[in-house]
Amino acid sequence: MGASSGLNYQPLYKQIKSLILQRVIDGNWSPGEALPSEQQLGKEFGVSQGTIRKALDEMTAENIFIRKQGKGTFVSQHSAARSLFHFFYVVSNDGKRVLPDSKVIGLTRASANKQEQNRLKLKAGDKVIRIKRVRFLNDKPVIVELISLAVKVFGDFLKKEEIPNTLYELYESQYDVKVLKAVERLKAVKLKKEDASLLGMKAGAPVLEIDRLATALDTRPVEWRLSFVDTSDYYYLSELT
Amino acid sequence: MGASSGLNYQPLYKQIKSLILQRVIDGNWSPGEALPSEQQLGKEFGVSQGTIRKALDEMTAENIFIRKQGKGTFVSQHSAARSLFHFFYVVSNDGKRVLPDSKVIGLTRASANKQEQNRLKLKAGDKVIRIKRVRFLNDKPVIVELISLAVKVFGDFLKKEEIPNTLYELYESQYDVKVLKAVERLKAVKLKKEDASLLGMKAGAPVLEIDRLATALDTRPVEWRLSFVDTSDYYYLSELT
DNA sequence: GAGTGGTCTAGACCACAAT
DNA sequence: TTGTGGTCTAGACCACTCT
Repeated sequence: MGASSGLNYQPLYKQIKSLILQRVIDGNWSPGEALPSEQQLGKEFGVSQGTIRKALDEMTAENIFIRKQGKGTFVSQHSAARSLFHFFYVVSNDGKRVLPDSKVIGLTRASANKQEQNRLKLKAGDKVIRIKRVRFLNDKPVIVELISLAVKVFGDFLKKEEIPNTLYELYESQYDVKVLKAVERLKAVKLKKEDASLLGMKAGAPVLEIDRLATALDTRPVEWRLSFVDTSDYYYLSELT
Repeated sequence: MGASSGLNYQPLYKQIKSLILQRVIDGNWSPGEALPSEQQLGKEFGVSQGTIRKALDEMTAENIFIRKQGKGTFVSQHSAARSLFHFFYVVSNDGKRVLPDSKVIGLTRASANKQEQNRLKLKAGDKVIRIKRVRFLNDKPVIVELISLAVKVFGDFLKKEEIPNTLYELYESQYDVKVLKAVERLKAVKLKKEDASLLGMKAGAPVLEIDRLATALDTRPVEWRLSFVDTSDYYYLSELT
Protein backbone atom coordinates (compact mmCIF):
# COMPACT_ATOMS: atom_id res chain seq x y z
CA MET A 1 0.00 0.00 0.00
CA GLY A 2 2.97 2.29 0.07
CA ALA A 3 1.70 4.27 3.02
CA SER A 4 4.29 3.80 5.71
CA SER A 5 5.69 2.11 8.74
CA GLY A 6 3.52 1.73 11.77
CA LEU A 7 3.07 5.28 12.92
CA ASN A 8 1.01 7.02 10.27
CA TYR A 9 -0.85 3.97 9.08
CA GLN A 10 -4.04 4.83 7.24
CA PRO A 11 -6.16 2.11 5.68
CA LEU A 12 -6.51 2.29 1.92
CA TYR A 13 -10.18 3.18 2.02
CA LYS A 14 -9.45 6.15 4.30
CA GLN A 15 -6.87 7.43 1.86
CA ILE A 16 -9.31 6.99 -1.01
CA LYS A 17 -11.93 8.81 1.04
CA SER A 18 -9.63 11.83 1.47
CA LEU A 19 -8.94 11.92 -2.25
CA ILE A 20 -12.63 11.76 -3.11
CA LEU A 21 -13.49 14.36 -0.48
CA GLN A 22 -10.94 16.73 -1.94
CA ARG A 23 -12.56 16.32 -5.33
CA VAL A 24 -15.91 17.30 -3.88
CA ILE A 25 -14.38 20.33 -2.13
CA ASP A 26 -12.70 21.31 -5.37
CA GLY A 27 -16.07 21.23 -7.07
CA ASN A 28 -15.09 18.38 -9.32
CA TRP A 29 -18.70 17.25 -9.21
CA SER A 30 -21.65 19.57 -8.66
CA PRO A 31 -24.39 19.01 -6.10
CA GLY A 32 -26.91 16.62 -7.57
CA GLU A 33 -24.45 15.19 -10.06
CA ALA A 34 -23.70 11.47 -10.26
CA LEU A 35 -20.25 10.11 -9.49
CA PRO A 36 -18.62 7.54 -11.75
CA SER A 37 -19.70 4.01 -10.88
CA GLU A 38 -17.93 2.15 -8.09
CA GLN A 39 -16.27 -0.09 -10.63
CA GLN A 40 -14.94 2.87 -12.60
CA LEU A 41 -13.66 4.60 -9.48
CA GLY A 42 -12.00 1.34 -8.49
CA LYS A 43 -10.15 1.16 -11.78
CA GLU A 44 -9.17 4.80 -11.59
CA PHE A 45 -7.70 4.51 -8.10
CA GLY A 46 -6.36 1.03 -8.67
CA VAL A 47 -8.34 -0.62 -5.88
CA SER A 48 -11.21 -3.05 -5.73
CA GLN A 49 -14.85 -2.10 -5.83
CA GLY A 50 -15.17 -3.14 -2.18
CA THR A 51 -12.61 -0.59 -1.08
CA ILE A 52 -14.32 2.20 -3.01
CA ARG A 53 -17.57 1.07 -1.48
CA LYS A 54 -16.23 1.35 2.03
CA ALA A 55 -15.04 4.90 1.37
CA LEU A 56 -18.39 5.87 -0.14
CA ASP A 57 -20.20 4.12 2.74
CA GLU A 58 -18.67 6.49 5.24
CA MET A 59 -19.22 9.55 3.10
CA THR A 60 -22.83 8.58 2.55
CA ALA A 61 -23.23 8.27 6.33
CA GLU A 62 -21.82 11.80 6.57
CA ASN A 63 -24.46 13.07 4.15
CA ILE A 64 -21.90 14.00 1.55
CA PHE A 65 -23.38 11.57 -0.96
CA ILE A 66 -26.71 9.93 -1.54
CA ARG A 67 -26.94 6.46 -3.00
CA LYS A 68 -29.77 5.33 -5.24
CA GLN A 69 -29.83 1.65 -6.00
CA GLY A 70 -29.86 0.98 -9.69
CA LYS A 71 -29.09 4.63 -10.53
CA GLY A 72 -25.84 5.72 -8.99
CA THR A 73 -24.17 7.73 -6.26
CA PHE A 74 -24.92 11.45 -6.20
CA VAL A 75 -23.46 14.49 -4.50
CA SER A 76 -26.00 15.49 -1.88
CA GLN A 77 -27.92 18.64 -2.35
CA HIS A 78 -29.62 21.03 0.03
CA SER A 79 -33.30 21.44 -0.57
CA ALA A 80 -36.09 22.95 1.45
CA ALA A 81 -37.07 19.48 2.63
CA ARG A 82 -33.53 18.49 3.47
CA SER A 83 -32.91 21.71 5.38
CA LEU A 84 -36.07 21.04 7.30
CA PHE A 85 -35.13 17.54 8.31
CA HIS A 86 -31.43 17.99 8.91
CA PHE A 87 -31.17 21.47 10.32
CA PHE A 88 -34.47 22.45 11.81
CA TYR A 89 -35.34 20.81 15.08
CA VAL A 90 -38.24 22.94 16.20
CA VAL A 91 -41.31 20.76 16.25
CA SER A 92 -44.96 21.43 16.97
CA ASN A 93 -46.29 20.27 20.35
CA ASP A 94 -48.23 17.53 18.59
CA GLY A 95 -44.98 16.20 17.13
CA LYS A 96 -45.49 17.41 13.58
CA ARG A 97 -42.70 19.09 11.69
CA VAL A 98 -43.56 22.39 10.12
CA LEU A 99 -41.73 24.26 7.39
CA PRO A 100 -41.14 27.83 8.55
CA ASP A 101 -41.72 31.00 6.59
CA SER A 102 -39.35 33.92 7.01
CA LYS A 103 -39.51 37.68 6.92
CA VAL A 104 -36.22 39.55 6.75
CA ILE A 105 -36.32 42.72 8.81
CA GLY A 106 -32.71 43.78 8.67
CA LEU A 107 -29.64 43.40 6.47
CA THR A 108 -26.49 45.28 7.41
CA ARG A 109 -22.76 45.20 6.88
CA ALA A 110 -20.34 45.90 9.70
CA SER A 111 -17.01 45.06 11.26
CA ALA A 112 -17.13 41.79 13.16
CA ASN A 113 -17.65 42.22 16.88
CA LYS A 114 -15.75 40.13 19.42
CA GLN A 115 -18.28 37.31 19.43
CA GLU A 116 -18.37 37.13 15.67
CA GLN A 117 -14.58 37.15 15.46
CA ASN A 118 -14.46 34.33 17.95
CA ARG A 119 -17.14 32.17 16.42
CA LEU A 120 -16.35 32.70 12.75
CA LYS A 121 -12.58 32.78 13.31
CA LEU A 122 -12.21 36.29 11.96
CA LYS A 123 -9.63 38.97 12.65
CA ALA A 124 -10.36 42.39 14.07
CA GLY A 125 -11.50 44.57 11.21
CA ASP A 126 -12.93 41.73 9.10
CA LYS A 127 -16.34 42.55 7.76
CA VAL A 128 -19.56 40.64 8.32
CA ILE A 129 -23.06 40.67 6.95
CA ARG A 130 -25.82 40.61 9.53
CA ILE A 131 -29.30 39.41 8.76
CA LYS A 132 -32.19 39.71 11.17
CA ARG A 133 -35.38 37.88 10.43
CA VAL A 134 -38.53 36.54 11.99
CA ARG A 135 -39.64 33.00 11.25
CA PHE A 136 -43.26 31.97 11.20
CA LEU A 137 -44.71 28.57 11.94
CA ASN A 138 -48.31 28.10 10.89
CA ASP A 139 -48.44 31.85 10.23
CA LYS A 140 -47.47 32.74 13.79
CA PRO A 141 -44.19 34.50 14.59
CA VAL A 142 -42.18 32.03 16.66
CA ILE A 143 -38.48 32.68 16.10
CA VAL A 144 -36.26 35.74 15.92
CA GLU A 145 -32.95 35.03 14.18
CA LEU A 146 -29.73 36.99 14.00
CA ILE A 147 -27.40 35.64 11.34
CA SER A 148 -23.76 36.64 10.82
CA LEU A 149 -21.77 35.78 7.70
CA ALA A 150 -18.16 36.55 6.86
CA VAL A 151 -17.88 38.88 3.88
CA LYS A 152 -14.69 37.18 2.80
CA VAL A 153 -16.66 33.97 2.30
CA PHE A 154 -19.89 35.31 0.90
CA GLY A 155 -18.76 38.55 -0.68
CA ASP A 156 -21.54 40.98 -1.42
CA PHE A 157 -24.87 39.64 -0.50
CA LEU A 158 -28.37 39.82 -1.87
CA LYS A 159 -30.83 42.59 -1.31
CA LYS A 160 -33.13 42.19 1.64
CA GLU A 161 -36.04 41.29 -0.60
CA GLU A 162 -34.12 38.58 -2.38
CA ILE A 163 -33.08 36.54 0.64
CA PRO A 164 -34.76 33.15 0.43
CA ASN A 165 -36.30 31.20 3.26
CA THR A 166 -33.84 28.32 3.19
CA LEU A 167 -30.41 29.89 3.27
CA TYR A 168 -28.34 26.71 3.06
CA GLU A 169 -29.73 26.05 -0.39
CA LEU A 170 -28.53 29.52 -1.40
CA TYR A 171 -25.08 29.12 0.15
CA GLU A 172 -24.60 25.93 -1.82
CA SER A 173 -25.93 27.03 -5.18
CA GLN A 174 -24.60 30.59 -5.25
CA TYR A 175 -21.56 30.63 -3.00
CA ASP A 176 -20.26 27.07 -3.28
CA VAL A 177 -20.54 26.66 0.50
CA LYS A 178 -21.87 23.26 1.49
CA VAL A 179 -23.10 23.22 5.10
CA LEU A 180 -22.92 19.70 6.48
CA LYS A 181 -22.59 20.09 10.22
CA ALA A 182 -23.74 22.49 12.87
CA VAL A 183 -23.33 22.71 16.61
CA GLU A 184 -26.07 24.29 18.68
CA ARG A 185 -25.86 25.56 22.25
CA LEU A 186 -29.20 25.95 23.96
CA LYS A 187 -30.17 28.11 26.90
CA ALA A 188 -33.34 29.46 28.43
CA VAL A 189 -33.24 33.26 28.58
CA LYS A 190 -35.55 36.22 29.02
CA LEU A 191 -36.96 37.72 25.86
CA LYS A 192 -35.38 41.09 25.12
CA LYS A 193 -37.56 44.16 24.98
CA GLU A 194 -36.60 44.86 21.38
CA ASP A 195 -37.76 41.40 20.25
CA ALA A 196 -40.95 41.24 22.29
CA SER A 197 -43.20 42.86 19.75
CA LEU A 198 -41.77 40.73 16.95
CA LEU A 199 -42.96 37.57 18.68
CA GLY A 200 -46.07 39.10 20.18
CA MET A 201 -44.88 38.24 23.67
CA LYS A 202 -44.05 40.21 26.77
CA ALA A 203 -40.46 41.29 27.36
CA GLY A 204 -38.90 38.99 29.95
CA ALA A 205 -40.90 35.93 28.91
CA PRO A 206 -38.80 32.74 28.82
CA VAL A 207 -37.54 31.89 25.33
CA LEU A 208 -35.19 29.25 24.04
CA GLU A 209 -31.89 30.70 22.84
CA ILE A 210 -30.19 28.64 20.14
CA ASP A 211 -26.62 29.59 19.35
CA ARG A 212 -25.68 27.75 16.15
CA LEU A 213 -22.37 27.57 14.39
CA ALA A 214 -22.51 25.94 10.97
CA THR A 215 -19.41 24.52 9.32
CA ALA A 216 -18.66 23.73 5.69
CA LEU A 217 -17.29 20.59 4.09
CA ASP A 218 -13.73 21.76 4.66
CA THR A 219 -14.54 22.43 8.36
CA ARG A 220 -14.48 26.23 8.04
CA PRO A 221 -17.11 27.90 10.26
CA VAL A 222 -19.30 29.79 7.80
CA GLU A 223 -22.40 30.97 9.58
CA TRP A 224 -23.22 32.02 13.11
CA ARG A 225 -26.86 32.13 14.00
CA LEU A 226 -28.49 33.26 17.21
CA SER A 227 -32.17 32.36 17.53
CA PHE A 228 -34.79 33.08 20.14
CA VAL A 229 -37.72 30.70 20.08
CA ASP A 230 -41.15 31.00 21.63
CA THR A 231 -41.63 27.43 22.87
CA SER A 232 -45.24 27.79 24.00
CA ASP A 233 -46.55 25.77 21.08
CA TYR A 234 -43.32 24.17 19.85
CA TYR A 235 -40.41 22.27 21.29
CA TYR A 236 -36.85 21.54 20.29
CA LEU A 237 -36.27 17.88 19.48
CA SER A 238 -33.06 16.11 20.44
CA GLU A 239 -32.51 12.42 19.90
CA LEU A 240 -29.82 10.73 21.95
CA THR A 241 -28.35 7.44 20.85
CA MET B 1 -31.10 -17.65 1.32
CA GLY B 2 -34.53 -19.14 1.78
CA ALA B 3 -36.12 -15.85 2.75
CA SER B 4 -38.79 -15.26 0.14
CA SER B 5 -40.07 -13.76 -3.02
CA GLY B 6 -39.59 -10.08 -3.59
CA LEU B 7 -41.88 -8.60 -1.02
CA ASN B 8 -40.36 -9.42 2.34
CA TYR B 9 -36.78 -9.56 1.18
CA GLN B 10 -34.32 -9.06 4.00
CA PRO B 11 -30.61 -9.36 3.36
CA LEU B 12 -28.84 -12.13 5.17
CA TYR B 13 -26.91 -9.82 7.45
CA LYS B 14 -30.13 -8.14 8.58
CA GLN B 15 -31.58 -11.51 9.49
CA ILE B 16 -28.41 -12.42 11.36
CA LYS B 17 -28.61 -9.08 13.12
CA SER B 18 -32.12 -9.80 14.38
CA LEU B 19 -31.05 -13.19 15.66
CA ILE B 20 -28.07 -11.74 17.48
CA LEU B 21 -30.15 -8.86 18.88
CA GLN B 22 -32.66 -11.33 20.26
CA ARG B 23 -29.85 -13.14 22.01
CA VAL B 24 -28.77 -9.91 23.67
CA ILE B 25 -32.34 -9.12 24.72
CA ASP B 26 -32.69 -12.65 26.10
CA GLY B 27 -29.61 -12.03 28.21
CA ASN B 28 -27.62 -14.68 26.39
CA TRP B 29 -24.53 -12.60 27.03
CA SER B 30 -24.12 -10.21 29.96
CA PRO B 31 -23.03 -6.59 29.63
CA GLY B 32 -19.26 -6.48 29.41
CA GLU B 33 -19.03 -10.07 28.23
CA ALA B 34 -17.28 -11.01 24.99
CA LEU B 35 -19.15 -12.54 22.08
CA PRO B 36 -17.77 -15.56 20.23
CA SER B 37 -15.32 -14.52 17.52
CA GLU B 38 -16.62 -13.49 14.11
CA GLN B 39 -15.33 -16.73 12.63
CA GLN B 40 -17.13 -18.81 15.23
CA LEU B 41 -20.38 -16.91 14.78
CA GLY B 42 -20.00 -17.38 11.06
CA LYS B 43 -19.76 -21.13 11.43
CA GLU B 44 -22.65 -21.22 13.86
CA PHE B 45 -24.99 -19.29 11.55
CA GLY B 46 -23.60 -20.86 8.40
CA VAL B 47 -22.49 -17.59 6.82
CA SER B 48 -19.15 -16.00 6.04
CA GLN B 49 -17.18 -13.86 8.43
CA GLY B 50 -17.94 -10.83 6.24
CA THR B 51 -21.66 -11.23 6.73
CA ILE B 52 -21.31 -11.54 10.50
CA ARG B 53 -19.09 -8.50 10.38
CA LYS B 54 -21.68 -6.41 8.61
CA ALA B 55 -24.30 -7.33 11.20
CA LEU B 56 -21.94 -6.49 14.06
CA ASP B 57 -20.91 -3.28 12.27
CA GLU B 58 -24.43 -1.95 12.48
CA MET B 59 -24.94 -3.08 16.04
CA THR B 60 -21.67 -1.49 17.06
CA ALA B 61 -22.83 1.75 15.45
CA GLU B 62 -25.99 1.45 17.56
CA ASN B 63 -23.89 1.18 20.72
CA ILE B 64 -25.08 -2.34 21.42
CA PHE B 65 -21.56 -3.72 21.15
CA ILE B 66 -18.06 -2.38 21.52
CA ARG B 67 -15.22 -3.73 19.43
CA LYS B 68 -11.68 -3.95 20.66
CA GLN B 69 -9.13 -4.89 18.06
CA GLY B 70 -7.10 -7.88 19.04
CA LYS B 71 -9.44 -8.69 21.95
CA GLY B 72 -12.96 -9.27 20.78
CA THR B 73 -16.48 -7.86 20.55
CA PHE B 74 -18.17 -7.04 23.84
CA VAL B 75 -21.70 -6.26 24.96
CA SER B 76 -21.69 -2.56 25.80
CA GLN B 77 -22.03 -1.53 29.38
CA HIS B 78 -23.30 1.60 31.06
CA SER B 79 -20.76 3.29 33.22
CA ALA B 80 -20.58 6.70 34.83
CA ALA B 81 -18.39 7.89 31.98
CA ARG B 82 -20.61 6.41 29.29
CA SER B 83 -23.74 7.88 30.86
CA LEU B 84 -22.01 11.21 30.90
CA PHE B 85 -21.03 11.16 27.27
CA HIS B 86 -24.08 9.53 25.77
CA PHE B 87 -26.90 10.83 27.89
CA PHE B 88 -25.86 14.06 29.49
CA TYR B 89 -25.69 17.05 27.21
CA VAL B 90 -25.44 19.84 29.73
CA VAL B 91 -22.09 21.48 29.28
CA SER B 92 -20.29 24.27 31.11
CA ASN B 93 -20.13 27.66 29.37
CA ASP B 94 -16.43 27.12 28.75
CA GLY B 95 -17.26 23.92 26.86
CA LYS B 96 -16.10 21.47 29.50
CA ARG B 97 -18.19 18.48 30.39
CA VAL B 98 -18.86 18.03 34.08
CA LEU B 99 -20.05 14.91 35.89
CA PRO B 100 -23.03 15.84 38.04
CA ASP B 101 -23.67 14.91 41.64
CA SER B 102 -27.18 14.13 42.80
CA LYS B 103 -29.24 14.49 45.93
CA VAL B 104 -32.53 12.61 46.07
CA ILE B 105 -35.21 14.62 47.82
CA GLY B 106 -38.25 12.51 47.16
CA LEU B 107 -39.21 8.89 46.43
CA THR B 108 -42.88 7.98 46.19
CA ARG B 109 -45.15 5.36 44.74
CA ALA B 110 -48.43 6.27 43.09
CA SER B 111 -50.87 5.51 40.32
CA ALA B 112 -49.69 6.81 36.97
CA ASN B 113 -51.18 10.14 36.03
CA LYS B 114 -52.33 10.87 32.49
CA GLN B 115 -48.95 12.11 31.32
CA GLU B 116 -47.17 9.10 32.75
CA GLN B 117 -49.69 6.72 31.21
CA ASN B 118 -49.19 8.38 27.87
CA ARG B 119 -45.41 8.53 27.93
CA LEU B 120 -44.69 5.15 29.50
CA LYS B 121 -47.57 3.40 27.71
CA LEU B 122 -49.30 2.42 30.93
CA LYS B 123 -52.94 1.72 31.67
CA ALA B 124 -55.06 3.62 34.16
CA GLY B 125 -54.33 2.20 37.57
CA ASP B 126 -50.79 1.06 36.76
CA LYS B 127 -48.34 2.06 39.45
CA VAL B 128 -45.27 4.21 39.06
CA ILE B 129 -42.30 5.16 41.18
CA ARG B 130 -41.46 8.85 41.28
CA ILE B 131 -38.05 10.16 42.14
CA LYS B 132 -37.28 13.81 42.63
CA ARG B 133 -33.71 14.92 42.87
CA VAL B 134 -31.43 17.90 42.52
CA ARG B 135 -28.28 17.63 40.46
CA PHE B 136 -25.16 19.61 41.22
CA LEU B 137 -22.49 20.73 38.79
CA ASN B 138 -19.30 21.95 40.41
CA ASP B 139 -21.13 21.86 43.76
CA LYS B 140 -23.84 24.25 42.60
CA PRO B 141 -27.48 23.13 42.27
CA VAL B 142 -28.30 23.38 38.55
CA ILE B 143 -30.97 20.82 37.70
CA VAL B 144 -34.21 19.65 39.28
CA GLU B 145 -35.31 16.26 38.00
CA LEU B 146 -38.59 14.39 38.24
CA ILE B 147 -38.25 10.76 37.24
CA SER B 148 -41.11 8.32 36.67
CA LEU B 149 -40.62 4.56 36.38
CA ALA B 150 -43.19 1.83 35.79
CA VAL B 151 -43.47 -0.52 38.76
CA LYS B 152 -44.21 -3.41 36.44
CA VAL B 153 -40.76 -2.97 34.92
CA PHE B 154 -38.72 -2.08 37.96
CA GLY B 155 -40.71 -3.73 40.72
CA ASP B 156 -39.94 -2.45 44.18
CA PHE B 157 -37.26 0.12 44.15
CA LEU B 158 -34.38 1.07 46.38
CA LYS B 159 -34.57 3.23 49.45
CA LYS B 160 -34.01 6.92 48.94
CA GLU B 161 -30.53 6.73 50.40
CA GLU B 162 -29.50 3.92 48.10
CA ILE B 163 -30.31 5.56 44.78
CA PRO B 164 -27.07 6.05 42.86
CA ASN B 165 -26.08 9.06 40.82
CA THR B 166 -26.04 7.28 37.47
CA LEU B 167 -29.35 5.49 37.20
CA TYR B 168 -28.82 3.81 33.83
CA GLU B 169 -26.00 1.78 35.31
CA LEU B 170 -28.40 0.60 37.99
CA TYR B 171 -31.21 -0.21 35.55
CA GLU B 172 -28.83 -2.35 33.57
CA SER B 173 -27.11 -4.20 36.39
CA GLN B 174 -30.09 -4.71 38.71
CA TYR B 175 -33.16 -4.69 36.50
CA ASP B 176 -31.85 -6.00 33.20
CA VAL B 177 -33.02 -2.82 31.45
CA LYS B 178 -30.54 -1.57 28.88
CA VAL B 179 -31.21 2.07 27.93
CA LEU B 180 -29.84 2.76 24.46
CA LYS B 181 -31.92 5.60 23.11
CA ALA B 182 -33.68 8.63 24.46
CA VAL B 183 -35.71 11.43 22.94
CA GLU B 184 -35.64 14.84 24.53
CA ARG B 185 -38.07 17.71 24.03
CA LEU B 186 -36.76 21.08 25.08
CA LYS B 187 -38.62 24.21 26.03
CA ALA B 188 -37.90 27.43 27.87
CA VAL B 189 -40.26 27.84 30.81
CA LYS B 190 -40.62 29.83 34.02
CA LEU B 191 -39.16 28.25 37.13
CA LYS B 192 -41.92 27.05 39.45
CA LYS B 193 -42.15 28.50 42.91
CA GLU B 194 -41.67 25.09 44.53
CA ASP B 195 -38.38 24.54 42.70
CA ALA B 196 -36.97 28.03 43.12
CA SER B 197 -35.28 27.47 46.45
CA LEU B 198 -33.80 24.18 45.27
CA LEU B 199 -31.88 25.98 42.53
CA GLY B 200 -31.31 29.14 44.49
CA MET B 201 -33.12 31.18 41.87
CA LYS B 202 -36.18 33.37 41.83
CA ALA B 203 -39.52 31.85 40.89
CA GLY B 204 -40.34 32.81 37.31
CA ALA B 205 -36.73 32.85 36.14
CA PRO B 206 -36.26 31.25 32.71
CA VAL B 207 -35.12 27.62 32.91
CA LEU B 208 -34.63 24.96 30.28
CA GLU B 209 -37.22 22.20 30.51
CA ILE B 210 -36.01 18.83 29.23
CA ASP B 211 -38.66 16.18 28.76
CA ARG B 212 -36.85 12.90 28.19
CA LEU B 213 -38.27 9.51 27.33
CA ALA B 214 -35.74 6.68 27.48
CA THR B 215 -36.32 3.42 25.65
CA ALA B 216 -34.80 -0.02 26.17
CA LEU B 217 -33.21 -2.38 23.68
CA ASP B 218 -36.59 -3.91 22.86
CA THR B 219 -38.01 -0.39 22.25
CA ARG B 220 -40.16 -0.33 25.40
CA PRO B 221 -40.28 3.13 26.99
CA VAL B 222 -38.84 2.61 30.45
CA GLU B 223 -38.17 5.99 32.03
CA TRP B 224 -39.76 9.40 31.79
CA ARG B 225 -37.70 12.26 33.09
CA LEU B 226 -38.62 15.92 33.39
CA SER B 227 -35.71 18.23 34.15
CA PHE B 228 -35.47 21.94 34.79
CA VAL B 229 -32.05 23.39 34.17
CA ASP B 230 -30.52 26.68 35.25
CA THR B 231 -28.64 27.63 32.09
CA SER B 232 -26.86 30.68 33.48
CA ASP B 233 -23.52 28.91 33.61
CA TYR B 234 -24.26 25.89 31.42
CA TYR B 235 -25.76 25.16 28.05
CA TYR B 236 -27.34 22.20 26.32
CA LEU B 237 -25.24 20.88 23.47
CA SER B 238 -26.81 19.59 20.26
CA GLU B 239 -24.78 18.48 17.27
CA LEU B 240 -26.54 18.40 13.92
CA THR B 241 -25.13 16.33 11.10
C1' DG C 1 2.94 -17.63 18.51
C1' DA C 2 -1.95 -17.80 18.69
C1' DG C 3 -6.21 -15.47 18.54
C1' DT C 4 -9.00 -11.47 17.60
C1' DG C 5 -10.78 -7.68 14.95
C1' DG C 6 -9.64 -4.77 10.60
C1' DT C 7 -8.61 -4.43 5.70
C1' DC C 8 -8.52 -5.85 0.92
C1' DT C 9 -9.37 -8.55 -3.10
C1' DA C 10 -11.76 -10.88 -7.06
C1' DG C 11 -15.53 -12.67 -8.42
C1' DA C 12 -20.35 -13.99 -8.22
C1' DC C 13 -25.01 -13.02 -7.92
C1' DC C 14 -29.27 -10.13 -6.49
C1' DA C 15 -32.39 -6.00 -6.64
C1' DC C 16 -33.56 -1.94 -8.88
C1' DA C 17 -34.00 1.51 -12.71
C1' DA C 18 -33.93 2.81 -17.33
C1' DT C 19 -34.38 1.69 -22.10
C1' DT D 1 -30.99 -6.07 -21.78
C1' DT D 2 -27.73 -3.24 -19.61
C1' DG D 3 -25.75 -0.68 -15.89
C1' DT D 4 -25.90 0.66 -11.21
C1' DG D 5 -25.71 -0.07 -6.28
C1' DG D 6 -26.30 -4.00 -2.67
C1' DT D 7 -25.06 -8.51 -0.85
C1' DC D 8 -22.20 -12.51 -0.08
C1' DT D 9 -18.28 -15.45 -0.23
C1' DA D 10 -13.56 -17.46 0.55
C1' DG D 11 -9.32 -16.51 1.29
C1' DA D 12 -5.34 -13.61 2.28
C1' DC D 13 -2.87 -10.55 4.97
C1' DC D 14 -2.30 -6.66 8.54
C1' DA D 15 -2.56 -4.63 13.31
C1' DC D 16 -3.29 -5.32 18.02
C1' DT D 17 -3.34 -8.00 22.51
C1' DC D 18 -2.06 -11.53 25.44
C1' DT D 19 0.60 -15.32 27.02
